Amino acid sequence: MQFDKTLGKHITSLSYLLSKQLNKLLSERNSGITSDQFRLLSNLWRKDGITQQKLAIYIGRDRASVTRMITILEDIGIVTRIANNTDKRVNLIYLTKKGRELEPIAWQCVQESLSLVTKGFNTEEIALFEQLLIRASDNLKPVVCSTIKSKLSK
Amino acid sequence: MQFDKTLGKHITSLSYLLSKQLNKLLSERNSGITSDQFRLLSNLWRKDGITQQKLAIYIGRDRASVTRMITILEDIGIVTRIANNTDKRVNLIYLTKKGRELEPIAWQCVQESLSLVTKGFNTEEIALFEQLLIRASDNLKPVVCSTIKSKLSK
DNA sequence: ATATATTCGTTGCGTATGCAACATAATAAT
DNA sequence: ATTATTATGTTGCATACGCAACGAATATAT
Repeated sequence: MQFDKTLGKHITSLSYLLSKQLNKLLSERNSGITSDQFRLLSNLWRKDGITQQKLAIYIGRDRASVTRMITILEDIGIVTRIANNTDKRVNLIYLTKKGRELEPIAWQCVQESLSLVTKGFNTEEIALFEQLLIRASDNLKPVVCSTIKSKLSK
Repeated sequence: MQFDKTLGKHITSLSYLLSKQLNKLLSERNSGITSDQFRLLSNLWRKDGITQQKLAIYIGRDRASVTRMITILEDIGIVTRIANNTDKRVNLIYLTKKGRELEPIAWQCVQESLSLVTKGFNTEEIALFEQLLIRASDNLKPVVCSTIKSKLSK
């Protein structure tokens, strides 16, 4: 059996190459952020002032990961942790000026990377590809996320 | 703009969920290995006694990553580094008995994970999905790997 | 033959991630 | 009201990865 010829290999490779390509662009344009940090920030650009727990759910990682990412982003002056009076357990995460200014540059890198991915694809192929990816993800979500749920409620 | 609605998000999510699902199975069946280690081992099961450099190319990671993974796999008794007389720079990596015995268990986990991914897909859809993934990867490979090449030959 | 370049594996530093264990705070149960 | 449960963020330990720098070994150039 050869893993090279499985669907799993192709999925893994594509995702890996995409993040590497995006990291390359983000670095070349001196954005100062990584592709993973982009994933987190994209939620804050839409709406900031949210808790780390919510961010964790949005990006599909655990709270510990968000803690560490926010610490880094805070150190480089992109976000700030603001304590909350009504619920003293949580931090609300806000973008700084610098963090807000990053949005167009980062999005430009993402758009270019995605254009490269779909080079030579026609509109229907892109739509089809997207549907197949979503269906595949939806097949996995219940199984993988059941673990998370049971853990949260344990 | 919302990253959630981009192709990039769907690619990243699927790959992430797949590796998480595979890790879950590999752990439940007490394989003792991770999905990343599987990726490396799948090459050795096909043919062992190869150099770390070759393994790095096969799995698409750098030499440093392979060094670290092999160290771990050696510690848990799955592979061994054997010095080479004809070229004293290299280590040849061989599977141990334990490493060889792992193959069927690990493959079973991979097959089950992949079945789950394509649940509800007909044969044509699977083939199409595979083709789209390959085309997308092929779009990125030259760009991403050119960096590696120029770095290797620097 | 000797100097230069290249290859291979390793290590340091930084980032990303999971899981488990904790402390603190808020909520539910009694 | 007090106790038990749950939620939130943090930290420790383990794995994975890139890049850069390094030493040792090999190959190439002159």
